[in-house]
Amino acid sequence: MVHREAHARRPSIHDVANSAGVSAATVSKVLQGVATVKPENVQRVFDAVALLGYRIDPLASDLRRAKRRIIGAIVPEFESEFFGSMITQLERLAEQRGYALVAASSRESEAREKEILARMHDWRVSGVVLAPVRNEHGPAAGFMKKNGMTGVLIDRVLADDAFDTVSADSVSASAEVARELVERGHRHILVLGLGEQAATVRARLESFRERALQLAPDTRVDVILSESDVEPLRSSLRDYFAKGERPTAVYSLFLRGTLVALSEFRRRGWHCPNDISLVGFDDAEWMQVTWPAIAAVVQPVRQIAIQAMDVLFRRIEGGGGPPIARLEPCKVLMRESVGSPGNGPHSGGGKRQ
Amino acid sequence: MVHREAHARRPSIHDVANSAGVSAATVSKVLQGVATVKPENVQRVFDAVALLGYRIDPLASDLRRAKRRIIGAIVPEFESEFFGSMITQLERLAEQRGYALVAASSRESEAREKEILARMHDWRVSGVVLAPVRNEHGPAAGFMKKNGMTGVLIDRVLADDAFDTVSADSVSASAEVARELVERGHRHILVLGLGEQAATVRARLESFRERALQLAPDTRVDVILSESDVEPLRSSLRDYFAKGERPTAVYSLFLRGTLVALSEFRRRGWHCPNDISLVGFDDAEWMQVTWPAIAAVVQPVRQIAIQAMDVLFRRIEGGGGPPIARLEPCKVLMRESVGSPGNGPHSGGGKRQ
DNA sequence: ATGAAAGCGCTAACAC
DNA sequence: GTGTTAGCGCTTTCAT
Repeated sequence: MVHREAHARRPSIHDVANSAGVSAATVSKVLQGVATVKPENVQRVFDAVALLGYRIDPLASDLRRAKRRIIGAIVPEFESEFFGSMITQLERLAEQRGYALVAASSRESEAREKEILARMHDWRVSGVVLAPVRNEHGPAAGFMKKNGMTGVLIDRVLADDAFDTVSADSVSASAEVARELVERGHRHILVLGLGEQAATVRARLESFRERALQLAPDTRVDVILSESDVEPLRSSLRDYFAKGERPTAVYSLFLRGTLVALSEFRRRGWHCPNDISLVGFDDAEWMQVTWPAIAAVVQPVRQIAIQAMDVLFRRIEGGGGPPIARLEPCKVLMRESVGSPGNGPHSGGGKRQ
Repeated sequence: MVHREAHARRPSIHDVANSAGVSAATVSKVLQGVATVKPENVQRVFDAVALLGYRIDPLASDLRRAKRRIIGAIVPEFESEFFGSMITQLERLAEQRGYALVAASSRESEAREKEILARMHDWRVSGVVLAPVRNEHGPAAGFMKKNGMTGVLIDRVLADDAFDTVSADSVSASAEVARELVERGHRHILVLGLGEQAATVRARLESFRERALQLAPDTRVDVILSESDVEPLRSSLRDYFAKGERPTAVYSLFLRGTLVALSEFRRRGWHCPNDISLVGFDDAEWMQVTWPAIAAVVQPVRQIAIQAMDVLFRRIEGGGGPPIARLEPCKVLMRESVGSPGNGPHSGGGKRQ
């Protein structure tokens, strides 16, 4: 019986070669599945591998091959369901192709985003899936281009002339939300957004407004945008309500906005949908179990991940052609937080509780 | 002007050496901060580095040093706020010490957990932070021990004789929840749990029951445990209520249980806290903004991460001694979902709406 | 069919 | 102080 001590050096390919009575080159061939090795030796190698518990060091292997089977993924935060499941999906897809996924959080900082990208470049990753903090024109994208990295931009991006992009079709979804609200009779709607993501948020907003006005020209669409943080949004919203504004519905263009809206409703004693209706962009597990359930636009996380990895690997394998811009359709789930204005027992807006 | 083409090979240490007119060894020394290099050459090296945009290949560097500055982190899922911020914290702490964090999700599978661990072993990570799917006795922990990996177990663990452990003091927290509920007059309380995590869940449960009975011996504590999945819990709970059981409070030992409880309350038209009180183990952002806000035990994520990394690096640097078992205190936040039985307008339990 | 030799990018010993 | 040499663990010519 051969017993390796727990802390002994891990067996290298040479240990296997010795044990099998062949050269390291032969071991390598067997392990790569090269067919030109005598069956007997193949057997001896496998036996030695099993005996020693040998496993290839993937990093050393990659070093020699001058190609690392690593995909980098960068997201603005790990804390949200959306990016959490995005990473889960990307990990799954990378592993399916024999790559490891290395994920990192930019923590909503463009500066950090670029640093992480530089680190991934240092690691010589084969490709990167980047969910930029702001949009496709940030310093990180510039870094990628300048250094000839191959990568795909997802989520907070529009079409780009330098990179493939994949994102949720939030523009169509926003139009659909507009239709749902207007059809229910809402004519005064407040839209909440975070301005930093500029183009994407603006696109959602315009799409929403356009459809609403098209269906009912007398619709009033108010907008509160906060530049970068969510707290200013909260105070703007508070001021807005304090002025006496009483929209019958709120559409929040991002998840935290939905939370802010909910908490401000609470603060004023308003209940959905009787006092006000609410729809949020981005779904979350809890939205279906609270009372009332919150209507939401569900992003196709899985589809985005699949398409992103698909195009990424095409590029990695040398596929050429102009950048692709994919848009994956969302689902709009009208839950109980949405009703018709004037139908609730509390409409007219007196405070409650 | 020297312009590198975007796709040119990245400069190696030899390119820098040539450009600076010194040897690769000298470049290495300068970059490692070895003081015994002539200032003039230091300057030449830095100039060459800047000129070529050179950066060390950390993986090649680690290969030679026979020590990879990589920490592995394994969590059961990326989708939750808890593990999401855990990873964020761990990443921050690892980077602080010049290590990269490589995170992976075991997707609640012990088999996969072990595979990931094997992969991290292949990568020769310096250490691992493992949040096991089930507990400290799983195959993954066995693998770590057998292979002499250095690691710390967190979250779903009790003290262990092979590894350092860090987790939330959910036992004390559960006793505190018991006190809060009993003091408010609750004498019939239902506890919801997931049995898979065995020891930890049992410990919370026992601690809760013990304190409740100690404070009020006539307290009735019902328990619904589901073995592994959350759906069976839902049906058990549904049956339980269908039988006519009417506890005045529910304590869920895990987040999804809280969601299940909420949705079953909704199904029956019960509202918190008037019809029933609810406390959940594990806090989430949305719990403060829904109406009513949900009472929760807040886990000290940050503290757990800090302590875990602290002890992990002590081991990595060769620190000996017996395994440490750290327990970090939780906060119990009694929000509006908790009231006193019999005080609400709807007590007595008629269905509503 | 196989192994010796070279080398991926880097660092550590050890001469000088 | 600095360069030469050797080698981390692996793969890949290229002779044989």
